[in-house]
Amino acid sequence: MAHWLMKSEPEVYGIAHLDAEGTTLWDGIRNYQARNFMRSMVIGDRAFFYHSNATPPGIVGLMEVIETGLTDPSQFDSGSKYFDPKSSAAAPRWDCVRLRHLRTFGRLLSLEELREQFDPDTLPVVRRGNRLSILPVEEASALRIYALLGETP
DNA sequence: GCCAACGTTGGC
DNA sequence: GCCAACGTTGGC
Repeated sequence: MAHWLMKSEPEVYGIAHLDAEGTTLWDGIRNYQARNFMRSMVIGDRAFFYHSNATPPGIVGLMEVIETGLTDPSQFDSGSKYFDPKSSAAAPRWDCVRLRHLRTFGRLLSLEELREQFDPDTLPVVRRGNRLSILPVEEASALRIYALLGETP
């Protein structure tokens, strides 16, 4: 069981939305590196929900991967901002996973605090200028994140 | 294949 | 609003 970190802007889709819905399709990923991370996800993996473009930005909750290898439907939707004219049903470029809400943490673990605790080699999200919306989290780092939050893994 | 221009993400 | 980082695009 691996850990990941997945970013979303709270005003667009935050942990409260996921909590209300229970599960969600993590669609709209249009970066090959992030897509490839999603492709390596396995059912049962966990992902920290990270609020980006927030004040302050940080980790707010925990999700579980419940379905993998799904085709991202928004790539075919000409009305969507995620429409990709180079994509076809025969050769889709983008896929996604389904996630389930596991926990909303009692507090936000801010990027500032993460920067105090980790360097970019052990937790890439703290790297200045980092833009990747999906990142792997090493097991040791994941355990430390739980500990900092006073949560049980 | 190189590389400059451009676009996007996201912190501050 | 600015800027760092960096992926993508297109001319050559």
